[in-house]
Amino acid sequence: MTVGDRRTTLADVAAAAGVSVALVSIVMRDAPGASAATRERVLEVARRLDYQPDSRARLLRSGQSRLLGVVFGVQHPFHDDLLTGLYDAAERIGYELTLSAVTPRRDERTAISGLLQDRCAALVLLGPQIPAAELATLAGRLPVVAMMRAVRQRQVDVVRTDDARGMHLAVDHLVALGHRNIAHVDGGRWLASAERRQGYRDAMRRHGLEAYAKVVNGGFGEEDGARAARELLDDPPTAVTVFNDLGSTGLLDVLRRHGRAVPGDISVVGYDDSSFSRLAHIDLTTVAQDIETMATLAVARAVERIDGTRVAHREMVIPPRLVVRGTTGPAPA
Amino acid sequence: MTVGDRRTTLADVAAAAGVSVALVSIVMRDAPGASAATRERVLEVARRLDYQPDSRARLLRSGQSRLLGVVFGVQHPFHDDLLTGLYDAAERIGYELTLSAVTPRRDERTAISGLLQDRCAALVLLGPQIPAAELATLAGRLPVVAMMRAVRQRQVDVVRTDDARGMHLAVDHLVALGHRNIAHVDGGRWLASAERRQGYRDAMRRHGLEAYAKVVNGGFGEEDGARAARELLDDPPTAVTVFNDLGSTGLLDVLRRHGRAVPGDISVVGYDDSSFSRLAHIDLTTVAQDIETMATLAVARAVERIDGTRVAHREMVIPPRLVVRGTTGPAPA
DNA sequence: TGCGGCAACTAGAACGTTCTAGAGTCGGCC
DNA sequence: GGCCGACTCTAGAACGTTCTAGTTGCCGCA
Repeated sequence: MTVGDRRTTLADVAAAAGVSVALVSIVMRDAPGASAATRERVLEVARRLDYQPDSRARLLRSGQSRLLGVVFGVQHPFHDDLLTGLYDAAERIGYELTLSAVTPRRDERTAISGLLQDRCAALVLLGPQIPAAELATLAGRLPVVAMMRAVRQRQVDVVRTDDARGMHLAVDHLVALGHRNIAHVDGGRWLASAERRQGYRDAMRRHGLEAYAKVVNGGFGEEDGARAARELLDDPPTAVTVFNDLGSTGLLDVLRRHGRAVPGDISVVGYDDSSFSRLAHIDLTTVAQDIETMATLAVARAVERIDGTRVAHREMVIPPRLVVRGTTGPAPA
Repeated sequence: MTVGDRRTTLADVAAAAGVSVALVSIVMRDAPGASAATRERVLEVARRLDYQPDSRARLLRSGQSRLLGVVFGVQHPFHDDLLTGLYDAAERIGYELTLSAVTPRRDERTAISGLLQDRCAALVLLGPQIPAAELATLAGRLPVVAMMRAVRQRQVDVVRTDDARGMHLAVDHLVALGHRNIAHVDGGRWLASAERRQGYRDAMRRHGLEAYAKVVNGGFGEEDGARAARELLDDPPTAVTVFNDLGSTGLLDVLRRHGRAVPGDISVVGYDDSSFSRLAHIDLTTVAQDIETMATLAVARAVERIDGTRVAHREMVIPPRLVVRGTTGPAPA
């Protein structure tokens, strides 16, 4: 009740149960070395005193912390889904997660340094923006897994989506619907932009449509998509693939305001399967990353590194899948 | 480089600098008791050895952890915004934040228990769903601040939005546009639902429109809004206030699919100012909670409790504001 | 000369765990 | 009867900090 009153410790439980501190520790950890009878009794006392282990002391002593640090971005709805997957994977394997967020006013370096002080055993970074060299240095200190970003340095493990393949899926889908004049709005200087753009180009070539290939400058945000849409309206294609869902919504809005029917006149494919893309209102056909698999692999990889079997660097590239919704349809005759 | 190599500790720095561990500690904490010269020298060595303080050991020893535990929900885009504000507020006041997420498969109790083990000094819960009695018990162990939820128990501090007032703003806005036949789609069993519903009723009465007051069963999700819309189409009002933004989008979609123009035929007001409500495509008029103020107050309150001045229980109710966008317009003639 | 006081520094005990090493106790087997 | 092994349990040292209570050395002042 009083704010100042100390928390109950192993020593308190030990005293109340009339045994040694070490024994209580054994019982709490579910380690061998205690009789069933005492085990029962100690647990009872612990429950009565409302004992909660002190993870700081625990980790401090036992050296290896079963603790994974995760850096995520608050403005990324997609990261929330990933967190869910990471929690699942970590729990299955007996690890804890500790989170550190990147916000508009809290940068990645700050987020990472917080985790370092918490002495987590490894870092999982969601779409890190810091230079690859910096990632490499970091990886010299503890295992680092980068998600959704390609990193060449061999110290850093990578789990990401096969973005080229994602664009192939999108283009294949559109071609199957009879489209030939398919444009692409790219992500500008954003990280995965180059690979998606290249994937689009390859896909077009594979279908013998390089003559129609057309890339418009875009970006990360909704307004970037809107700008690209205005540019496209001069000589509109029958279909557009967009760097991400956010850009797609901007594009969709401008198209519709200019009287173009979607998908009647123009079909649109986004990227990410963001939660809002599922809204009935937007109902966007989009490329979905396999969140569950990615999360599982990232955690597994981090743990392998922690366990110290000197594993080879590996980049894990996960195939995405296409989610067909209401913004794509047959090409106009 | 090798995975197993220990991290550098105070002792390492002390040895390298030729001083005692205690002195290095003093320097690192920026505490008085070291000459400028040694201070400089020690810092230099620390930097060279890439020393990072071990927050676990630090907190373990110094008892009071300047650490606030925050429980948030991943499926709530609104919580992300709040996190941003909380980080800002905590940093201003010299506290750290440690996050624990509630996911579809990780419940609130698990999230909270994780934070308890981390021995944070206080808990900030975003829209907690657990029973009030449980919150009260928890508050017996450490300061607890509940956000966006009314709690009667006096041990628990509360920071929330004046939801009744939010509904007044919405109704006032619609009435000023000439609407009289204004319906409300509520949040079903969701927490803040009752207060918003009551706020709507009061506002209607205040305008002498109780004859038009009509509450339709809704819920938290998009499909709940869609269902409510279908129900409303039998005898459509000229305006609707909805429990939250998600429900609004479902409602909007059904209305438009049935050929109703928004805001031409029907105006719609949401609640939350979710990030997607700002999308040009949705462009929803909505009630925005004052995130920055709420975050600042929550952190301040937690710290007051920690600092132990036995403060009186206080419920802080923050006025929201109306964000007028494109889904509201003059009532049809 | 002696002493008080201050600034700079240090030794060693905490904090709450886990872990290693060993001390009892008991039953069984030669 | 003595010894071994298995099973319980315990004492005490870690872990990397912070904090308390010093110990120096030096200056100024009576």
